[in-house]
Amino acid sequence: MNKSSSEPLFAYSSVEERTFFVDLILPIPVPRLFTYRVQREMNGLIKIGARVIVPFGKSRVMTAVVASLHNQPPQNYQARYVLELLDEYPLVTGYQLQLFDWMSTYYMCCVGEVLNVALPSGLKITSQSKVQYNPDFDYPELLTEQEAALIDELRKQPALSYEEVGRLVGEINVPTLIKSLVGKRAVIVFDEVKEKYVPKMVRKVRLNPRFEDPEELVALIHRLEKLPKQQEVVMRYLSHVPLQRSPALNQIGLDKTLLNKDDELSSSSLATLIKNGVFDTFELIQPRFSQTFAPQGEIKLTSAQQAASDQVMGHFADKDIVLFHGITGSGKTEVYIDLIQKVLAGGSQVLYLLPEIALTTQIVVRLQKVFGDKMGIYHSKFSDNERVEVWKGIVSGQYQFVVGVRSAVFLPFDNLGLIIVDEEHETSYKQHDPAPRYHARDVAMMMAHWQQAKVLLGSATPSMESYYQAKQGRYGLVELFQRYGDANLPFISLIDVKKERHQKTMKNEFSSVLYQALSDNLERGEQSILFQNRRGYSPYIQCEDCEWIGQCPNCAVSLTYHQRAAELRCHYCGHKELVPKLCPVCGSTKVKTVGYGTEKLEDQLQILFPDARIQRMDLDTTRAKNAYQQIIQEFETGNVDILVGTQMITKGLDFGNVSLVGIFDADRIIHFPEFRATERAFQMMTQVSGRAGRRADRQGRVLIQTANPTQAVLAKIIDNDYHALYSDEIVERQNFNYPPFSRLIKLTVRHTDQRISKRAADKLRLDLADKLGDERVLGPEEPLVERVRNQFLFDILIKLEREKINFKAVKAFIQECITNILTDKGLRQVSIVIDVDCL
DNA sequence: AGCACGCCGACT
DNA sequence: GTCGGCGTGCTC
Repeated sequence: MNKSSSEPLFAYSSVEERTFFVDLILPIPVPRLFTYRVQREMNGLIKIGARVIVPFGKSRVMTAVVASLHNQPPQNYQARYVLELLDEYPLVTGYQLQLFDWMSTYYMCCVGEVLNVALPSGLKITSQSKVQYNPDFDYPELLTEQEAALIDELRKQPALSYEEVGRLVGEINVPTLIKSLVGKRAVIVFDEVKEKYVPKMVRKVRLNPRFEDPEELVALIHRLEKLPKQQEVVMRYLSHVPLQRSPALNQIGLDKTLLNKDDELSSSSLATLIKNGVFDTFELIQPRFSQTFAPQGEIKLTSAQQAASDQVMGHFADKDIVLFHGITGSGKTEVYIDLIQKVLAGGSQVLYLLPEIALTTQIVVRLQKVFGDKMGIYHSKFSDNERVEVWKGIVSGQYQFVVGVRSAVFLPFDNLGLIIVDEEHETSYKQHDPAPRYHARDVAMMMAHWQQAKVLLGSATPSMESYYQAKQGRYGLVELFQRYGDANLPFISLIDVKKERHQKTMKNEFSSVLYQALSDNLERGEQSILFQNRRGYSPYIQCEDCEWIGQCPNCAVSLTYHQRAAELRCHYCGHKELVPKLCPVCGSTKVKTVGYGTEKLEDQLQILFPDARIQRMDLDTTRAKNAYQQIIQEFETGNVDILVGTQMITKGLDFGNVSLVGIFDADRIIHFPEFRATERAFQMMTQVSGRAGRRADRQGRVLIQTANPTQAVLAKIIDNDYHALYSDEIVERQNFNYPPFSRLIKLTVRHTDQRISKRAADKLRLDLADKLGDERVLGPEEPLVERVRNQFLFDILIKLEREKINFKAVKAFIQECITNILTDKGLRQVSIVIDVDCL
């Protein structure tokens, strides 16, 4: 039966007949590669970086990427065969493989985990098991009633997936049922492997080629004289495709939808014409970004921008990385465009990274105007197929330039000349949740280094890390302090809410000053933005009689009250519950909301300014696919007077008519319990302030509500004095040995039993401190929220000075300590999350 | 990760 | 007596 096993052994000894093996990266969190055999007929075809399909374990089929080819059979086991080769040409470049490898060591995770986030899921493969009736089956008496019914159904159909079987038999255990049937040899199970990526097709029509002859065409039109509807369809086609001028245009044809768009009559006429052979139909793969933008002319740089661009180029002569510090509104984008054009003209590729939220906005439109459809966009709100198209477009050379989010650092560039990391300080560049917990800025630098590309970091408020490197001379530094078109910097003032509360001049959360400013703005028909970095109605509800507070059953946080949805929600695990009418503890009716979020502000505003058009923008209002852009557009067109929002309103929005920005709860931002709090506060408030007065004709106003106007950061924010912030903050960092003077690695121990969690964390700390020393290992400490999804957490922070440390050895040691915990009988069920360079 | 194997409780 | 819970270990 098995042909290969009956082949004589000596057949293999003939000259070049070596059996090849491949080492594969599988998209699973197992810290090693897997060796497979390659069928002889695949020998010359399989290449490093190509995808293959392989059997894995007892019942799985997976896509993997070839990491290496060799001919050393494994020592202790029999390698299995590669089932299929998916790519004739490598889909993953050598640089990417190098990157995967580097990331897995640097961020202490498995290559498989890296592969998992690197590859858009459209390039992975789903294997679906299908069930088929076994035609040789002849013992129906063995079957239960239910099985017999299913077999009857299966006889009528070619093959069913598990889900389809499930639908047929109802809510029962499908795998068990099928297993039983397989045992009785009534059915056969097989795997159908299919690519998830489906190219988008357009249905097109064109005239039958014989009508490309003008005489035939004229004759046709005459013939249709008595069939006016059909004639009209032909005429409409000709108006879109002027055959008279060039018969060749017929080959390109016309979208079918364009011919029968408005009425059913024309579509039935078209159908007749197709049936009679007047029109031919055909299908074409449509590139997804084909809005054929004609690149629109040159952009004009101001002299300051031109100077900045020249300085950047100058630094690139001897520095690989340049930090571009340009205040908000200084027009950094134009400088980027100038540089991108230069690099593209030199024949190299360019990657432009933006934080998630900033990417949906005007910047992309602006870039698209300049670069047209030569520019790829890589964004998580795009469908997977679109991501695959960008990936393939880079491999094929269609895209030389891509704008993208964090994960765009994984794209298969092989000739990068420049990577721009815009809003370099943004924390969303750091991936938090699934491993690899990478920082896209740092990964980009690594990639650039290998490809000898330059990196440009841009920010109005650079991270301490980057600015320090620049000051040390490791990065080039270019600073631009002039606002574009001479727009004035906004005038920032502080409002003492403590005083106002005392004087009883507050209207709910609004100080009289802010209230007055808002109402003036409304009168003038100018727009305002209000910033409160907290969504929901209020952060918690409390019983006034017994002080009970609504808590999440799974996490150690209070539940946020969402009035619109009339429910309490946990912002950590997503738990939802109804709002209790009475206090669940004492039965009191005095359950009150405490504190305020965007939803409450929106509410209060509506009461204070009944005629104002108010829009809220936060996670809750932007969940739907295009909601974000819709809100922005509404605001841009002036259909909204006041925009209330969280973080997301701070990013790169550029509105001409905003002359007032109000910031709530500055104190909570400043006193966030974290060593970066001051830096964050400065960045956040400066960023929002930048939304005000982006025009030359008037100065914008920013009002910050605080209970303590004397706080040092506030003065720096008012003066827009980044340098003062830097020089004060860097001293703090040095004193307490925080980044950029050290590197941090955070280990989080998790378990459902708090005692086990604590024991594991204590032991881990002890093991680590044994070699690293007490001063380098901090904790274990309960994080701010010590319980999430019913798991108890403990953090251990490892602080490593930058000089004289062998990081590789230290990481190996940390890994060893973790393995040590995970092999301990009593503690092995804990999970330990490693976060290198945690923020 | 996912899946099979294996060893203990509450049900027909 | 079985079904099914999830602890443990392995996957080339």
